[in-house]
Parts: sequence; C-alpha cells; structure tokens
Amino acid sequence: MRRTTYCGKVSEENIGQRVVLEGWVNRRRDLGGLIFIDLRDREGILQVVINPGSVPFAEADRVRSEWVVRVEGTVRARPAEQANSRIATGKVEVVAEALQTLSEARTLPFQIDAGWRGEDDQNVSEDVRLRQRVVDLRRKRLHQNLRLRHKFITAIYRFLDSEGFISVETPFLTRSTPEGARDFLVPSRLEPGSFYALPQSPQLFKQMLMVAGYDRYFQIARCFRDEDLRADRQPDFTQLDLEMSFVTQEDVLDLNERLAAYVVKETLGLEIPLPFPRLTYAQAMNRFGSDKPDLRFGLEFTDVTEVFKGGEFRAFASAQAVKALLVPANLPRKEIDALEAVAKSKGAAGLAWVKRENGALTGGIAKFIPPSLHQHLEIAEGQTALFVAGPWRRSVESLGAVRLELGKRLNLIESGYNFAWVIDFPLLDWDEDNQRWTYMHHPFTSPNLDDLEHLQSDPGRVRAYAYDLVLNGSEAGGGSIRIHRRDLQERMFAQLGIGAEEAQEKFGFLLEALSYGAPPHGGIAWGLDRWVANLAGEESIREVIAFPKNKEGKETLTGAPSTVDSDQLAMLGIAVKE
RNA sequence: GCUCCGGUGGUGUAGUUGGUUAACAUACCCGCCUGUCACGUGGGAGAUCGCGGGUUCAAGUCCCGUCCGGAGCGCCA
Repeated sequence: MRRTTYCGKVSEENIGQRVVLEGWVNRRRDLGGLIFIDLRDREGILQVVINPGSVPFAEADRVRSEWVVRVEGTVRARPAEQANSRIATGKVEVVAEALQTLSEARTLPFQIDAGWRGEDDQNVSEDVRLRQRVVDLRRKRLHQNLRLRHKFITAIYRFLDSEGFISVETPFLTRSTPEGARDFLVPSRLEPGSFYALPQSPQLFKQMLMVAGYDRYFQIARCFRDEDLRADRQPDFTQLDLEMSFVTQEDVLDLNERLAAYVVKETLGLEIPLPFPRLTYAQAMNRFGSDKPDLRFGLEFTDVTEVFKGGEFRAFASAQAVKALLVPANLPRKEIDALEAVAKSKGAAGLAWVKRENGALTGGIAKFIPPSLHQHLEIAEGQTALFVAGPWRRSVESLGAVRLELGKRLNLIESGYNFAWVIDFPLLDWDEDNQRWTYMHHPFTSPNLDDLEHLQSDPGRVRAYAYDLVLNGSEAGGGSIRIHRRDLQERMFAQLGIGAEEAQEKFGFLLEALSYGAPPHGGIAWGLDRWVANLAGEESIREVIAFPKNKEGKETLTGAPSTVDSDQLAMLGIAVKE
C-alpha cells in the first residue's frame, strides 16, 4: 500500500485511523526499550512510536538520520501533558505496526533537522551549502522560500489572466543587440563563426507582439546578463515581463500597483494601501540621493547650495550643489570618518560636518557656517549636520549612500513593505567616458512629448515616460512607454549616435515592425528573484533560487562552467586561446 | 580590475602577549536506558589550523605571496 497522507498533515482528526507514511528520518530517539522517530516530508514532521516487542522494532533500531522509510501504523492522541506545541502535529503520534527502509543514507555533511522542529538551523558557510545544495535544499527554510516563490508566481498568473493578459514564450537563442549589459553568447554549429545571444530581456519580442495585436502579454521570463554578481544579482535571473497596448503611463502604473497589492496579499496576507506614493526622479535624488530611495525612514536632505554660494568656504562657494543631512545624534568622530569613507566611495570629495554642543556649533566646518544657515537647517542641541558639495549628481548620490548607512547604523529602518513609484526619469544620460549622450532606460523608451522640442537643443532636460517600482529601497521593477512611431525611433537612434545604416543593420526588424502600424504601448519588468527575496525576508536572492551561482558565477553543485571536449569545440569551429 | 572581511575535526566556533598534548558544542561509532521530543548517560574515533614561503629557539597566532569564499566599488539599457 502506498502513502495515505503527508506526515505534516496528520492531525487530531486522524485519531484512530490507520495510515501509511513515507519520508525521511528527521531524528531518532532511542530510549533503550522504546524508540521514537520524527518522520519528515515536505509538509512537516510527525512522531512515530515503535514499541518494544513490536514487529518493526528491530528495523527501527537500525534506522539512522535521513534514511527514507515507510511506516504503517495507527494515529493516536498523545497524553495532554506530552503534546509538543512546537510542531503542528504535536498533539498526535503514530504507533508503528510496520517499518520498511526504502533507502539508507550516509551521514549528512551538515545538519538540516532543526528548522523542521521549529528551531534555528545552525549557520553553515554558503560555500558548503552550495556545494551540497541537495542537502541544503532539504532544510525547511529553502522549502518555505521555494514554495513562497511558487505562490507568488501562481498569484501573478491568476491576476494577470483575470485582467486579460496572455502568456507567450519568447526565444532563448536570439540575436545579440548592442544594449546594456554584456551578452552571453552561444556558438552556432550550423553556421560556424556565428553566435546566438541569450536574451538580456524579452524587450523587443514583446514590443513586436504588441505590433502584432496581442494587446496584453506577460511572461515569467528567464534573462541573461554577463556581468559581475552581487547578493541581488545572478547571471541568469527571472523577470515578470509584461506589456500592454493602447495605454498611457497611468494605466501601467495602476495595473502594476493593483498586481503588487494582490501578490502581497496572496503570499503574506498583508494589505498594501493604494495608490503608491510617487516621486519624480528629481525629487527622489534631491531628497534621498537615490533613484530607488528607501522610504522606511526619513533623513531627507536639505539643499543649502545658496547658503554657501560665493561665501568664504572655498570648497562650497562655487559648488554646483551643496546638500545637507541633519542627523538626530551626536556622531562620534570615528563614526563620521566611517561615513566619509562611504561618501568617498561614491565619488564625494569629502564629508563636511558640524555639531551643536552646549548651544554652539562646533567642530568640522563650524567656523565657515554662515549665520543664514539656520533659515534652512535648524541644528538642535546634540545633533550633527553632514554636508557634501560638488557636481549635483555625485553629491546627492554620495550623500544618499551616507543616508542609507546611517539608516542601518542608527536602526532607523522600520519593518514592512514600503512601495513607491519613481517617475519622470531623464530620457538621456551624459556618458562621461565616451563624451556622448546615451539612453538611461533603453533606446526604445518614449520621450515625454511635452519635452520633445528640447531633444536636440538640451537633451539632458528631456524627461522620459519611464518609471521604476521601488520596494524598501530596492528596484522591484522598471519600465516605460515605448516609442511606437518609426520616425521618432529613428530620431532617437540618431540622437544616440546610431547612424541610419547601423540602425538598419541591428534594429531593422524593429523599425520594419513599427512601420506596419504599431499601437501605442508600454510595460514593465519586475525582478522576480528580488521580489521573492524581499517577501521571504532574505538578504540574498540565492536563498530563493533552487540552484544559484556563487559570487564567481560558478554553479558548484554540477561544477559549471567547465571545459568541454575538443570534439565539441571543433564541431563549432572554436579554438580556445591558451 | 579594486577595497574590505573571512578560511582551525563532518558542521559551527574558541584559541590571550608567539610557548608544552589545539579546546568546546553538535554530528558520527559502541555500551546502558520504556514516554522522549535537540532524550539522557558512559566511552570512542575524528584536525598535518586553506596552500607556499619567511621571521624566530619556538608560528593556528607575526610578515609576504597565493588559492578559495563572502560584502561592496567599478560594471549591471
């Protein structure tokens, strides 16, 4: 007879029933005459009792941790004083009548049983965990994370289906296009010397689906970018990609915040108030020094550029921007030095400071503070003001990094899920290295038509219909309204220094599609791994991916990447340089 | 490419100012134990301290190099 129920699902309702269980030995307690086995499956653990003299006793004596066994027995209530409140099945137990070993197990490289009985797992280095990922995946934490991910994805399918979206798959083996990140390349056997590229996103395919009239598309899409890894970045990662026709920016934002509220409700049971607050890019940068501000705490900047303009403090007198951050604490010098290092790592020349102690401004740049400062910034007793001056963007971003560091150090970050939209991104960004304008989002983003007149005369001033969904200071999603007219797309390419010939060669298929009657359209992509990590309370997306790569981009379970046979290379016309 | 942090039995840690036999917990093996639930209890095995070199009478400890891992910067439309 096969399994009749999951171990973790047995409850008082099953008392008196005969059950067949199959699972892993989470733990075995041998009292000499009496043996207990905590039997585990994906739903939880359940105590099995093996009485002396019973048929299964000899086998139970032999069984060890992580062996896979089948148990037949009868469910009974535990005496009230022996209930285990830490586990869901703690009020019952199964008296074994038969026990069969299905599979023996070697001693595990690390213990995985604690989480299943409601305790903290022992910390194990990630190196060991990833090399032994099968063992690691047995732990309750990863079971929970992967099931949360599943719930998240099924909620997305339900919601978007009810809103009339259809899921369409787009190719993995596609063409390299010169945008954004480095491509992963796949050599072609049928055409040696030519390469496919793995998609960085399904961007152009979804736009063409819009041109083809599918109106509302989505995909849980795997994307590939050959860049260095971080706690929240993997070379292959997952997006929720969606696109809508005949919409404005408002429509996309509205749908996405309803979707966000729905998935949070479905996964965690939390109500998220709508609509989400909105900040323009300029506001976000000026007030928080980030285009993905963490709004779980305050510490907003004050602009004091005018206060110092032309003044005696040379370093600030002619700066493009001087920003101040008022800290409600008397920061020790050591702390300020650490914060200055953070500012400098983001390109600030330094971090100036002043405190109010015993009624007077003291320390740092106290003697350079003009009397008019207090009209903008009231430094109270025991507070510290921090200043960064320099080019606008570098100043706000470096002070923004200081703000985040202070949020952590002063424990200002409140728990919860804080969503916001950042809108009105600039269309173009000045590329200092190459001395030219480049796109900020991607080259298919529509300019704000109100700003179109400045496209040639003052490109930096043109806003885009581009928006980011920010969750607790991380970019949860980003998208835009796209250019749907061929002439405007061609103008955009020209502005980016992509000549007509090059545009035709690399993006001819897009231009052609746009010339066959394209609807206005726009969409968004969510970083699905980051979303799930956030909901699971995990710092790293590796905790919500079954088989992640380590910091060096290696998948240490199977040992990828690896060398390949010379035969394989030869077939592809590839020679590896020593 | 760069900065910082780490590497000690299977796992997680301790190891003082350089000083004798590298400690603890857990896991593992064996014995005892009939109501445990991280069972208890007695015993046992298990580490050339990531690797190489140097300083020293003496290095887990100090120095240099290197490898591996993590956090970040650059990079990531």
